[in-house]
Amino acid sequence: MPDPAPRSPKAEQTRTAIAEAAMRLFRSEGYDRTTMRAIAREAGVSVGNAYYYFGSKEHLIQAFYDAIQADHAAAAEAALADERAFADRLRAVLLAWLEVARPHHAFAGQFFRNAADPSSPLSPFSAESAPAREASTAIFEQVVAGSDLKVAAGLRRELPGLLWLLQMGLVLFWVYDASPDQQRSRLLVERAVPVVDRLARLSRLPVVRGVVDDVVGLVGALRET
Amino acid sequence: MPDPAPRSPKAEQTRTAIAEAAMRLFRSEGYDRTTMRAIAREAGVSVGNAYYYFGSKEHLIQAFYDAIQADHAAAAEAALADERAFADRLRAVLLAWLEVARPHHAFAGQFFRNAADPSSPLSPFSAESAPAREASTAIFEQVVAGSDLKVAAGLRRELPGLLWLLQMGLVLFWVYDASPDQQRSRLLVERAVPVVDRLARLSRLPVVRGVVDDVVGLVGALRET
DNA sequence: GTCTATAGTGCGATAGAC
DNA sequence: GTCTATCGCACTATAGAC
Repeated sequence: MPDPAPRSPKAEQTRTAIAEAAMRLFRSEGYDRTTMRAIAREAGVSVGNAYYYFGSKEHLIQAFYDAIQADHAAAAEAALADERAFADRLRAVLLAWLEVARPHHAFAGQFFRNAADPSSPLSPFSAESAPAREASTAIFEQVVAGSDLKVAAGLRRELPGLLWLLQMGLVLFWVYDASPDQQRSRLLVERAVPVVDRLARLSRLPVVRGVVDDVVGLVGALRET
Repeated sequence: MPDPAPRSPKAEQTRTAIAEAAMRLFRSEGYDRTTMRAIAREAGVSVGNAYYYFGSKEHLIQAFYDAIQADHAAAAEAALADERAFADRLRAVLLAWLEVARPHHAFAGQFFRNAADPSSPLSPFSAESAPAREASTAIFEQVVAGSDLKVAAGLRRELPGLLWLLQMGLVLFWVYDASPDQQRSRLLVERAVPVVDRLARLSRLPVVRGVVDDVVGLVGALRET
């Protein structure tokens, strides 16, 4: 979260007023049905001023994004304090995300549409998202580091990144999850975590080593290219 | 590809004129920069008429989508005729998709953004996409059926669906692939296919059976819910 | 640098006449 | 089925106030 531009307190106040107004309206009306005019009105500023602080309606999503990220980091840390076993730690972190994100599920799809655009700064793979991506990966580094898990060295290095990818998969599933209260997403976590746990532990088995090396090599090759 | 509505020849003609005009303009100008007004003009109809046939600009993408699907099915069939080994068959089918999709990479991202919306009929998981999804899964059924691969029975049943999911992952990667001529996507195929091959063959090993059963159970549980 | 007010552009989508 | 006219929106432009 770089904040190199020292903004005046007044500017900061206006900025957050706009962001918070947007959040309120997004939550109550949904993204698409919230107009920039309404956001400006709700924040008590002019439309031009809203555009002065946020380059586009999309940019207002970033604030939301960051809030969820921060909430998840806090929730994950709290949850990790109680768990030692790798599977329990992973489950706790993933379920914490579902919990944090739950209130936003209704309009997450509308956000997601923007995030999916490869040219959008909101894309989880974009350069602008690098800080959020690293913060998230750091959580998974904690999941592994504080656990009893022993895996092959090559895999150990890639594991946090792979778990971040797993979480992206969960997010994708969750966005499409129309079940009441997103039960299916929780079911996915409950059943996928043991699989990951077993796979990770199997990684040291001689027969399995070949595949693991392939996967690690694959990830490495893609990183270099 | 159901076409149960018997449309009048004239209507059919207008409809395809609009769809083809859209394709031409999408290809030359990109999706976002092509306006409905321009499409209507190019097709020689009014804007209102274009909307009479296609509920939204998004709906015009479907034609594109279907064309790629059909091309891939044909290319895959041709490629499969030459290959026996599972890994070779899988590689051939995935590379065929990259080849078919290659000319469209530049604006695929703009399409993708719409496809990512869970409420969009273009979403690969939507009910409207079911025919395309099944057609695509059928290709992977062929990949497995015509090969030398032997896997556990439970996995065998789920394999085509899982391979379809793998291809969705490839599509995702490809959309974000900014390397020249999408080299990285081809690299991904070349290196991921052996992993899948080895994993599938390992599935019959006693130690690995537990994980495989977990995965199969997971997929089954999600399907039921 | 921060902000207002207003007018305007171009777009996706729609209404309603024919 | 097809049209013209129009709506509401994101976003821009401008001119100026503090």
